[in-house]
Amino acid sequence: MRQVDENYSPVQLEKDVRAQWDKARTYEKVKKALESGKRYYFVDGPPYTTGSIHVGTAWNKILKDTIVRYRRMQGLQVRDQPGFDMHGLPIEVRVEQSMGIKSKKEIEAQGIDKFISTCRDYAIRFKAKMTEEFKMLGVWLDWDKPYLTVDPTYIASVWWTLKQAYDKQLLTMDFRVLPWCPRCETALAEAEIEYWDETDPSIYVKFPVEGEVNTYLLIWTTTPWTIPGNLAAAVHPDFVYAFVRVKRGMLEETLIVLEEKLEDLKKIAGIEEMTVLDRTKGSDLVGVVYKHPLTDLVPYQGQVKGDAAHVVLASTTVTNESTGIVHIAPGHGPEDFDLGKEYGLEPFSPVDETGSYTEDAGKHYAGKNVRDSNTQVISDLVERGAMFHQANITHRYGHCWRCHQPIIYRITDQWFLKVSDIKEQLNAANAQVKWYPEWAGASRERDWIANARDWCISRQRYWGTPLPIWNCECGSFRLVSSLEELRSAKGYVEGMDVHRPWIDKLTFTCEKCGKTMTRVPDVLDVWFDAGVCSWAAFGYPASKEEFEKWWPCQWITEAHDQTRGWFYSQLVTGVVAMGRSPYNSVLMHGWALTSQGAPMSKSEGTAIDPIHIVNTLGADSLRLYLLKSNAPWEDIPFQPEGVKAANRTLNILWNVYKFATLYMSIDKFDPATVRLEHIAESLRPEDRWMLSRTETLKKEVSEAIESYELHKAARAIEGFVNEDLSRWYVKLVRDRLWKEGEDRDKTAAFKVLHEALSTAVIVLAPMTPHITETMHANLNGKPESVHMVMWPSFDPRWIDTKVEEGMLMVREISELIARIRQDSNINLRWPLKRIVIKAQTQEVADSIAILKDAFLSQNNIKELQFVPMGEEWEEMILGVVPNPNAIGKVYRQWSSKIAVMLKNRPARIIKAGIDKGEYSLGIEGQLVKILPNMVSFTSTLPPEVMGAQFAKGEVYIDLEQTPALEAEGFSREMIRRVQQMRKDMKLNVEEFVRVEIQCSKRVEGFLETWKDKVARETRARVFEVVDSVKGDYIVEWNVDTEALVIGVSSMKVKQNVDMLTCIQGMTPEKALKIVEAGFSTPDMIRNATPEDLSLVDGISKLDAKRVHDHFHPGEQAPPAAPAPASSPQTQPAPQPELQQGPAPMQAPPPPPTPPVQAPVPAPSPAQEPTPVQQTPAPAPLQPQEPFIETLRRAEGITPEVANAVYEAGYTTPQSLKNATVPDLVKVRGVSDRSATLLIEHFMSEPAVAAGRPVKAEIRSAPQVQELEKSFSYLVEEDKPEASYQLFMNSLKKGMRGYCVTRNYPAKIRTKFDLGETPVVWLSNVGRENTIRPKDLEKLSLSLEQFLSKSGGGVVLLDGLEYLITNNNFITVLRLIQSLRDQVAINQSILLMAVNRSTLESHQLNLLEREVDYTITG
RNA sequence: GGGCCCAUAGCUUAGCAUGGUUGGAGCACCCGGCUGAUAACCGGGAGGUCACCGGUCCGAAUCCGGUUGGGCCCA
Repeated sequence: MRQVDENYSPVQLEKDVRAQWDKARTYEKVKKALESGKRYYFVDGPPYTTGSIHVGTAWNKILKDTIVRYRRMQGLQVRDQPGFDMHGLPIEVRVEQSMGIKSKKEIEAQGIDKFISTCRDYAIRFKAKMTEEFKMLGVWLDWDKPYLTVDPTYIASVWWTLKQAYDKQLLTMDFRVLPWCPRCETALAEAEIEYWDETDPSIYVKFPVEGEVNTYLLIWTTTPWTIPGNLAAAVHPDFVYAFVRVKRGMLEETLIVLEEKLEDLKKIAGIEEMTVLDRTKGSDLVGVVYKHPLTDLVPYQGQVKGDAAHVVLASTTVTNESTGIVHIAPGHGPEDFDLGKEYGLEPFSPVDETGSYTEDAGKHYAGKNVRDSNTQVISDLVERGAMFHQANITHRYGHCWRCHQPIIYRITDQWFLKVSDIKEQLNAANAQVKWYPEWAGASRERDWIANARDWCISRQRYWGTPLPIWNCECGSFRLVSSLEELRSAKGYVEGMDVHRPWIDKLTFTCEKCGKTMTRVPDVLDVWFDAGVCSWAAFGYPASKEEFEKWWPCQWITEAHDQTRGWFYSQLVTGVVAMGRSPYNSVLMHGWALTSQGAPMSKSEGTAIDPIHIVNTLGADSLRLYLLKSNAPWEDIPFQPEGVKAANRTLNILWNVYKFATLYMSIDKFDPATVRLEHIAESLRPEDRWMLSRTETLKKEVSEAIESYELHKAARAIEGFVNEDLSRWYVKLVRDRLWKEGEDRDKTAAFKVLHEALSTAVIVLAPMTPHITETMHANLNGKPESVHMVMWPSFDPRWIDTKVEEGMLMVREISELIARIRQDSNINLRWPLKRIVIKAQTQEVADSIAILKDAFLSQNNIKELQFVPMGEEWEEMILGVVPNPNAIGKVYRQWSSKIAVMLKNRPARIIKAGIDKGEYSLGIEGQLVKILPNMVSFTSTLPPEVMGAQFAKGEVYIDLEQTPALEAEGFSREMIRRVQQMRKDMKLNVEEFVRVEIQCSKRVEGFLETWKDKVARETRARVFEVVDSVKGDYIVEWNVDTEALVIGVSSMKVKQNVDMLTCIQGMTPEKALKIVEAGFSTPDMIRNATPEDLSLVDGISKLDAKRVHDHFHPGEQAPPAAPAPASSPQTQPAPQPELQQGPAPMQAPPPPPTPPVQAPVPAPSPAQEPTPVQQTPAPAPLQPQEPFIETLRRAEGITPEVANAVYEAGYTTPQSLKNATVPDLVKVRGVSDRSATLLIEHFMSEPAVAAGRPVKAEIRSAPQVQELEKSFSYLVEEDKPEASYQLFMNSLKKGMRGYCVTRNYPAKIRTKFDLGETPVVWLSNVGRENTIRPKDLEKLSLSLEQFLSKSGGGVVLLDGLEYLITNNNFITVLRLIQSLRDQVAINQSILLMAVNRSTLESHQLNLLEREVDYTITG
């Protein structure tokens, strides 16, 4: 096992893992290993190949990948072929745009072949792009062999399916009224229509009734352009209609209208007077004849024949909306068409493919676009006095899913799949499918099927599966169902592309009449393509073997919009061709919405790019976030913050792993050699707890995944890693792992830790495949990949509910103790005397008692006691409170004396008496009986004891400090200080040190008992109390009122041992012996003679010779006389084999940067015999205070922050004066606030060094030198320098300026010579002229004030990212919009500096959109 | 307008099938602590009319009815 030094860097890690997978062909190996496993057919719903993937597509594939990986770990042989949907209108539209084509005519003019080739190229290009993106998510599908809907074998399967439908009389050609896109010039299926609000005319038209005077049917429509096609009117036979006399101004007329809507109509149309003349049922109106109002413009209306023409008809589809009388245009509405058919009306449809009126509509309208003609029709109606009322209405209207144009309805001949004939079979098939969640199938899909209409599968387009239908003048059809059959066509060329236009040239000879049959030029609806993939992927039935092996499919998953899409199309084709559903189970997942809960949209800039996330936080974080954040079937409002949180969880897992491998690798722990069963008796209760939790985890995760509750699985793992492993178990075992040498107790801890960690890794592997792969490789290494590990089944033998319950209470009580410690100001290093627990039940006490040792050590408490069941804690201080009323009543004059006596006697004794019934005391020779009603008792905690309650009892914590406890606490404080110093010195964990301490007699006394322990814990080989401290690194500490000086020196043992163990035969033990015998520097070892070395205990002559020869290769004999040990001239050049070793000879550890230079006398060089000593030579006579101290004294700066800043290289006041807030925030541990405070602190100090900064720093002249008034500019640069220069340029021209900055204002002012220009500081430090970043209102107000003053000026807004992190982005954007507008009005200039790397790309896009110019600095 | 789903702290959410002490977490915020896992961790604080209205019940975040808002699907 390798020790892990690196931090979790997901992007690099994931790249490496994927490269390793590629190199080792891991995916192929996993599949190979499962070849004999039970088959599991998974079908990938093919994404459409246009554009890049978005978060929703990513989520979809992540769900698939997670389940597929899980199934593989269960030993299943999974078929995982991905697919791509590559035909269809979306690509045609894109290609039209790229070729500058606007209509079908132009496509044909340029050549269909060219168009199709371009479509194919486009689809293939995006297939490749999307494949790469899916791979970056870590998705393992069979990317080398995807199924493509454009492959000839796939197309042939589609044809075969159509033939099945044809043979079953489910495929027909028919005239019908259909949704039609005038732009794309094709019919649309229901599934291809998108609805949104559109404002249309809402008109009430009067149809004059024949044979009556001034009497009209009042019809209502929102599509005036359909009036020229009107052939009838319809009423509901059961509704009640009124003949009503209506007066408006001078006009009086009689209308026929739905009675219940009269009042509404009165309001809407401004009717003054209304008299109902008669009422009648709709059925009585049937047969009423009216006169078409546009007969003079539309000749057809004068010629139309038939009994039903211009007649009122009855229809139950009429609703009680509006007037209750519907105008019927059989060529323009599906219901109209049906009604017309019923009554024998011609389906008059005077509209062509492009949505223009034909000659049939009359010269007046011919050639005009119908939707554009609405106003024309309206004015024509008005002119003819047929308009009763007109208004507008906003309602949901259908649009073409691709080009977003409003659709129209028109009549065409199309091919249909007669779904309405097989609804029952569909429902039956659907009932066999297992849906997750259950309601997705039982309600949603079922409802959709119930409302299904016949499916129009033909499209009058080019890029699609060609309809395999040839027809003949004689009316006969031929359906081709295979490539083989196509070969017999006239004109067939072997290997030809079977798409249009090439296939259009093929002909057959009609078997009936012998004439030539030509192909129906339509192509197929793309939804049909996708619907057959479960067998078309195999090329079935041309090749049958694979199909028979796998079909039907076990599981699919797609988003809820596929209810009408792929879930449905598969069901239909499955029932038609196979008589059943192609899939057995479905997981319906949700959509990834914006954080505001709206669908993401690329055009609105709200789409989030998953690849960007993969490249910043990593695919694993994205995967974990998407899987854990919600149930799969619910929508996810995507929060970038959430991905960061997931990243943090993985980081914690990584840290546990780092921790575990650190100790395991040092001890060369090999998990494979230790079996849990064999160490059972060495397990501590906490180990059993951890194992129990581990088994429970396996169980929970398996159950959750089985029911596709992936969020529950992910959360269970997250909780396990965070709570149980990281926050608790690691804490519990840390001390045990730190022991040296063989130790059963340590081995047990290693094994359990390894078991828990490995289990977490394994169960997490399907969700986050990269990090788990890396960790598994190091933790176990076998099998080769974590994705080959068999999914663990849980072992109930290790589940111990009692210890789990006990641990829950131990943790609860530990939190109480931590709180009491905090309140009492006693940190964990100081031991407490004891804790007393009063448990509610014996079981509670017992389960805590099991964990006694862990509990006490964890809380640093010496003793645990339990209060016996049913008793009070005996040390509670009982108090007696006399009841003067009761006593006085009986004993009158004695009562006050009695009270005093009661208070002075031991309460315990009084209570014992009272408990028995009475207590007697003697007073003036009399025996006085005290009865229960005369006293009450109080119970208080002893001094120095704190009490608290937990769920199942109470605890009492004794805080009394004794000298022994103090000594121990002090020693712990000392350990911690030395450890801190070791860390500051960046010493290796295993390195030995020498420690010297200067302290008071009292502390020296403490150390007598604890010296060994402190030395052991800090790996001090020498530990001495001295009068004057020496060392590599010396620090003065204040601990609990005691001052002590500690000096630490590295023994460099580790370095030397490492160097020696490179030599053959040198074990670490032998090497250590040599070093400890006094050969304590590299030079001394190099220059030692074999004789010297062989004197060391345990070193043989051979060993000695090897060591010597190692450093003196090629020499026959050792030199006669050793050179002076430390002479630099004798140092040999590094030898080649040394350089190959694990860097033992490389540069010694960097000299520690002493945070504190202790106030000890400077040692003279002569007293420093070894080069080990590295205390910097102190020079000045009047020693200046070290800068670190100055740093630490800065207001509001913690020592940690000071240290961090110092170590980051800010070692002089000047360096801090030059620093900016963003600079400092980069330093680890420095918050925004600390950075601001530091800068402020040092700006206010007088300048020390010369050199006023620094105009030369301004580099890279911006592209735009002249800023124009009334314009807004966004300057994108890493550091806001170009923006300041532009700002100054404007100032020089005499403009007034206003600067908002995140930098310290005084600094900005001097740096850029701003003079009197007001500078506002964006800061949370409340000072004059500061605005808090959250206070956008104040900022906006002050800027408004400035801008509104006469003449305006130039505003520099630097620190946009700071505002954005502190506020909702949209709010900041609004502010910017308003500023931009004001700038435009006031002839001012707005300059905004922004660092690209700090913003999300869509945020930047939105910002760029708001300004007039973007300048790249 | 109809079907399905959803609504709990500033944000993300647990609890809801089986109603019952003060509705849990995480993130963010503020205060404090820890320091050989340390860009980690721990403790504390503040923050909730459980969307709204009504009903059932001794008792409703939870059950029932309605309203509003959001998502998907349809008309």
